[in-house]
Amino acid sequence: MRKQKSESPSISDAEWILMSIIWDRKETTANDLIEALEGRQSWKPKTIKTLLRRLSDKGVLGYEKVGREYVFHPKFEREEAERVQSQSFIQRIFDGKTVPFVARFLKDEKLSAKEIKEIKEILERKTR
Amino acid sequence: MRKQKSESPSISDAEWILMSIIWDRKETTANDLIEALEGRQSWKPKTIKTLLRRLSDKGVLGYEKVGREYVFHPKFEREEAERVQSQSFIQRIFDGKTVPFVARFLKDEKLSAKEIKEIKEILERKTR
DNA sequence: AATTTTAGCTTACACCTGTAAGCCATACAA
DNA sequence: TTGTATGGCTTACAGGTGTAAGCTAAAATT
Repeated sequence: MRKQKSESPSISDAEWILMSIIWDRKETTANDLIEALEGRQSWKPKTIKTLLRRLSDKGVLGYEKVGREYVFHPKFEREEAERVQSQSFIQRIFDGKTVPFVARFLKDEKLSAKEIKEIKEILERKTR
Repeated sequence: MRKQKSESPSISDAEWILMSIIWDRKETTANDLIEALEGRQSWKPKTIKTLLRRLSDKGVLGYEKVGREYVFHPKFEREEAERVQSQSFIQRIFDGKTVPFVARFLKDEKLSAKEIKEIKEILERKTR
């Protein structure tokens, strides 16, 4: 088994909400985020700052000082983080067994014909 | 949207390991579990008891007293719990978007031809 | 220049989780 | 019957998480 280059640290629920926005924008300041979350998340600005600090403590975010504020940027790609999370989720809940997981999941889910087609195409591509 | 009959409470990592075994056996005592986990998990018996207590506090397990010990049984079906967990995971990480999730997941995963076929069949069944 | 605002830094605090140890009454062994 | 082992019940305790408030120095405003 290939060892993860740099162990991507765990990202909590609240933190993930922030990260999601930061990945979309490539980089952001605390104030960008405060504005972006207005209405969607009833967090006080201080809360957002705390979360940002924790994310950089953990090494999920890096930053440069610009003027008197920090501009944060992700130190991991979203895909990598998603992969790590997915992996550990499936490990946890489905004992690492992929197919049962996907099976259960697809069975429950209402999918449009188009979505079904998309997934099939991915599978085709894997076959070839 | 159909409301969940009884909100299935959150189950932590350690707890899930126990639940997994309990679901397999339908019911168990603390000692069954202690034995079952021997070698696999280096938990002291007391730890397992604590986890069991928490699980019944949360309403994930019920029990009857038999002699002087408790026989625990799950109050939710595994499938329901899996569904709840999967749903909230995908909500969290993929903003509820199914296809991106399955896509990412299948792309990363090494799947055997047989597994691919299985998944395709599930999709077929949904189409019809 | 004096004052107000604001950025980050420090501290807070309760709840959940992982991981148990201690206590106490009762069932079992001698 | 009198220990002793063993259930469950109570307590512990540190680290992570959600959710901030207070403090301080520097920037912005008047």
